[in-house]
Amino acid sequence: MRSAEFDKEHVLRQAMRTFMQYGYSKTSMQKLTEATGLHPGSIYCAFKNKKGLLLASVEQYQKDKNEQFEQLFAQHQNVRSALEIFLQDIVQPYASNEATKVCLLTRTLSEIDGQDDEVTQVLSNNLCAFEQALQNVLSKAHHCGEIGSTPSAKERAQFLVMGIYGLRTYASTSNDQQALVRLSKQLLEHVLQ
Amino acid sequence: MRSAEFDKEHVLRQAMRTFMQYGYSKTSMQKLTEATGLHPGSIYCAFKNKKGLLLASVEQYQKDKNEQFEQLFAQHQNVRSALEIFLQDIVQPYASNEATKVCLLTRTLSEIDGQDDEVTQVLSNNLCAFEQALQNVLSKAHHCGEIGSTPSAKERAQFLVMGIYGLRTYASTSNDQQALVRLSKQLLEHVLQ
DNA sequence: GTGTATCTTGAACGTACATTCAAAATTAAC
DNA sequence: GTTAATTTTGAATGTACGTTCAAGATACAC
Repeated sequence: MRSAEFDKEHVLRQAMRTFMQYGYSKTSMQKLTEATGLHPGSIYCAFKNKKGLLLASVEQYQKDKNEQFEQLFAQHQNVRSALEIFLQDIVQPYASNEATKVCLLTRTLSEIDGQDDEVTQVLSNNLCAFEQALQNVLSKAHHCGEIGSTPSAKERAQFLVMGIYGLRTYASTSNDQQALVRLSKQLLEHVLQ
Repeated sequence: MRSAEFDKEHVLRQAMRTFMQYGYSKTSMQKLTEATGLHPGSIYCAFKNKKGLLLASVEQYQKDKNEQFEQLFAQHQNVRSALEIFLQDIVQPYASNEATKVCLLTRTLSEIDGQDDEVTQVLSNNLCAFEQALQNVLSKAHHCGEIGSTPSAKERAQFLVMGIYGLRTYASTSNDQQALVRLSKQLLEHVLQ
């Protein structure tokens, strides 16, 4: 017997950071060995191959993001102020030069689209779950009397998700941080109106 | 003397279609030779290298899109009905299985981000010009009395561009064509309100 | 018709990549 | 301390890629 020596969560976080920074195909195994500190053989032993490491990273990513999400909305009484911070956290990184700007899910989906059904499916499911989480939150906001019944929580969630995708793409084309902040506020107003 | 034998516009349209379908790095020179009918040497003679062909394709893409845009807005008296068709044309392809779904500019920018300053600059400039074109149209709408003066044409254009980016990304994650149509209408109402 | 400049052809080259594997190192059990 | 099981190591492998180039084909000028 002998157990693995590396910290799996740490390895996956380093891997996801690398995938986010370079994209899937431009993330070479060499970059991954450097980022994770693991040798090729260890990666293949633990995750089967590069795609396996991506899928494991995606899983970890979703787990981390979910925890953040739950925590944020548990901390706030009203949905509006939680969503304000949520959107702010999305826009914020674009002011600095962090590698964590982009969303691993959408970035990878855009790159892989139509080339690998398994990965596409996993990413779609995760993004779908994200929309569902937002819908639940908006549903709660309705029951708390924060927002009306039309548009429905589902329709509001869809518009919000679309807006978030748009915000991220817009941010990658522009350095106008003020505009980003304005757009995110405008988006929130529209969704909660 | 001897002039080139291929139709440059046709070659570039085939190339851009391939880049859109597979993304830049997954578009091999072999795929490009098959798509364009040109041999490797001819491509390198005419466009220097793969990146040169991408840049030429982007230029052609922007030229084509611009002509469509000008024509569409010249055909309609009021801006609203032109924008309705414009958004419809964006959402439409996602119902079918066309390779022309995605935007060559945003797809390539997302993939190449931070890896090639020249390409990034060209793509950013083109996307900026796209926003400016929308701003001009919205400015015209204001002068024609279709919309008010606040938010400004610039702010409206930014929100619309964000929405279009979001629509495209959302479309790549969902098969709900009805939702897409609803989102595009909701977006337009918000922008023209 | 001849010459010449230019384009076309596609095989060949070097490189970078994902992956494999056998040997070495490490751990845990008894 | 010895053994057995598992992981770590990193060089080696095969493949796919972007690119080059020299030979051949073609069109124009005179």
